[in-house]
Formats: sequence, structure tokens, C-alpha cells
Amino acid sequence: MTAAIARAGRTRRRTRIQEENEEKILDAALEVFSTWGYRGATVDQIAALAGMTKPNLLYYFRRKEDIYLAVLNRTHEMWLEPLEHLDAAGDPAKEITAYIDRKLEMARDNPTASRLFAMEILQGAPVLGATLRGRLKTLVDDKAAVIQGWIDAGRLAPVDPRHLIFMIWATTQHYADFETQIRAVLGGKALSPDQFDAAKATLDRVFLGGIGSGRD
Amino acid sequence: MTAAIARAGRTRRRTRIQEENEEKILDAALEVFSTWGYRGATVDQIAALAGMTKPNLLYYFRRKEDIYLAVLNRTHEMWLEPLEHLDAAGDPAKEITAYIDRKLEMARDNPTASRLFAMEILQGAPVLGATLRGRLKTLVDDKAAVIQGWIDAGRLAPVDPRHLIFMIWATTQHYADFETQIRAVLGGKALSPDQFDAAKATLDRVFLGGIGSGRD
DNA sequence: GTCTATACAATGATAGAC
DNA sequence: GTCTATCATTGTATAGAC
Repeated sequence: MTAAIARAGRTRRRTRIQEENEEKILDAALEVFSTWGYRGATVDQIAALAGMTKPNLLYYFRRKEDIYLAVLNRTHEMWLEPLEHLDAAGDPAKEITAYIDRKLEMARDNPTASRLFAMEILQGAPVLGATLRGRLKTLVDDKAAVIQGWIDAGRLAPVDPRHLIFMIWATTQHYADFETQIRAVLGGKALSPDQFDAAKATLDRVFLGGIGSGRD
Repeated sequence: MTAAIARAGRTRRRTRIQEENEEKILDAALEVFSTWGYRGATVDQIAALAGMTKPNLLYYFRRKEDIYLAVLNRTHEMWLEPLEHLDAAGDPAKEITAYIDRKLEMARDNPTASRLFAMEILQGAPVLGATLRGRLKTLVDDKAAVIQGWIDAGRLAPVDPRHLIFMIWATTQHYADFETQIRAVLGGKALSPDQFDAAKATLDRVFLGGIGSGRD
């Protein structure tokens, strides 16, 4: 690290101050873009939230689009990760429950990241479009085959694996993306731990057991 | 109608041209607001899509906010309606399946309306907030009691009724709101009737039967 | 009653001087 | 790393033509 600082003047290596400021900017950008969308967000808003002036921010990122790209790239890896853990060798019910729980925890812990993606997709994925058609599609194809394998082996009810994945995405991210609506209906300010547990229990129950039967 | 035109000068009654133009504007506004959000949308865009000039549009709606209010009001009634049909006297499984199917059809037939609401909620429901805490909450409380009644009677598995409703909202609206992502993963341009059927079958199966068991 | 032309103040992104 | 200037865009208002 000391060597890196010593080289900072000559190389492209980031200085400590640069790293800290870029991080502050990206944190602020995540918040603003996820609330207002790309076009609705202003560089001024981001700068204010990051605690710096607009020109100072533009010293780090020349254009508004560069900030958007950086903050999307910083978070999209995180978003794909839980699905990658789905293990063909594991127990189907356990694997799917674990996936649901991981996704739900991510929605709880990173609601703004979830909303940033929601905004991007709602707007037609102008930036992430290629990634969705490439890396995401490959990943889903791969894991859909795993699920289909479980179904073929009679270890899982026969459902369309891809639409099952869509259902899991939808239900888990809903708690981040539509938090305002959920709070309005449930009352209270934020989702309490109790409400979160109820959500988790309901998701696990419906996905694994369905609701068609009576008492269990 | 002739009488209405004759009275047009004296009364507030809309002329035919007014009705047609307001409808064209609201159609365009639905498209633009649902794509860009309130702040991201411009009056110019809406005017262009409606096939008129900006000053001409502003003759019908003086302010941008007025257009937004009008288009939200025009569609939010439609959005609450399916849940109102959930009938306590009906068969639980049939009622819930019918509700899911109605919501899914609405997402398919009115994707832009769904995205308009998604944008509004994502942005913290600045306009619909009061409606969510009022009318929507009352409706959900009411229908949650119906579902709880079914559960207490042993006709439905014990799940949290409110979170079950959230799940149904999430999974059905997902096909409208995240259409871009779904198309990217499934390939092809739009959701084909086949894919729509697969979605419907998967939703019905998972909600009613779950996936925990093997072949059925 | 309907529409166009034009203006204007505010806000935005960006560039360059200091 | 900061301040100021510029230039396009946007919401809104007004005056008047058809």
C-alpha cells in the first residue's frame, strides 16, 4: 500500500483520497439513481448527498453516464451471486429454500441496490441489456437445467424451471422495490423483524408446500 | 350529444375534440411516465407522442403535475378491482386461482399501466401514498380476513394472508414490470402465448400445490 | 373554442480558467 | 481541487391567429 501511494503520482493507481471520494460518490449515486431513475437524477443531487460540490464530483466522473455505469457495475455482480450457489448435488428443497432466503436477505439489506436494478429494467435496461441477454441468460439456462434434473428425477414437482426462478426473483425483490406499498398496507414505518420473518415463512411455505392443502 | 355541443359554450361540458385530445394526451402520458418516471419525463415527449405541440398540450393540462395526476387517477381504479372480486362464499382454491389469473391477464394486457404504478411506488408513492394507506389498506385488511377465515376453517394451509397477497402481486406484475429481463432470459421479442401459458401454469401450481412434493 | 408563435426564468450538464 | 462561464433543455406564461 505504501508502495502504491509512492507510485501514485506516476501510475494510474488510485490514491487513498480518490478511493474514498469515489466510494462516497457511488454510495450517493446508488441512492439518487434508485429513487429518481437515470434521467430524473441530477448530478447536483448526487454531489450534495456525497458532501461535495458538483464540479468536484465531476473531477472524479466526467459525465453523469459514467457515474451510472460505475454504480451499476459495482452492484450487478452481487446480484447474480446467490443463484450461482444453487448446487445440483444438494437436496432440492434445501437448495431452493436457501436461495429464497439469501435473496430475501439481500432485498432486506440492500433495498436501494434492488431498486436501482428495478429502475434500470423498467426503463428497458439501456445499460444492462447486453448483460441480461448474455451472462444472466447463460446462468439461468444453466440453473434451469439443474432444476429440470431434479424434476426428471421425481424429486420436485413438475413446474417450468425458468418461471419458478422468475417467481423467486419477483417475490423476494418485491419487499425492497415495493417497500412503500408494503409499509402502507402493514402500517408502521419500516419492515420489522417480525414482519420479515412472516414474509420468509410465507415464501418458504408457499414455494415448498403450496397453500392448496389444509392444516399441516 | 347535440344538446351537449349546444351547451358547450355555457357549461363545463367537454367538446368532442376536447375528449379526444385529452384521451390522446393521457395515453401518451401513460407511456412516457411509465418509462421515465415523473421527473425523467418531459412535457415535450408527451406532446410529441400525442401528436401535438407542447403549447397545444398545455392548453388542456396547464401543468406537468396535472397530467400525471390525471393518468394515475384514470388507471388506479382498474388496479384495485380484481382483489375486490375475491369472494368469501366461493371455493378458496378457485377464488385464489381466479384472482391470480385475473392479475396475470391485467399485467399482460396493460403492461404500461403496471409500470406506471411500479415507477410511482419505487419513487415512494408521492401521489398515491394517501390512497395506499387508505383505500388499499382497507381493502387488503378486508380480504386478508376472508383468507384467514378459510385458513381457520381448515380449507387453506396456514400462511400469513397479507404476505400471500403480496406474493400474488409480485409474481403477476413481474411479467409486466420486468418484461425486459424476462425477454432477455427467455429469448425472443415479446412474451408468446405459450410462454404466457407456462407462466400461468407455474403460478397456479406453485401457489396451490407448492413444489415440495414429487410428481403428481 | 382551438391552436401557434414566442419568450423567459430555472435548471441541467459540461468545459475551462484559476 | 475549486470557482465561474456556457449552452442546451425544460417548465411555464403570454399574446394573438384561426
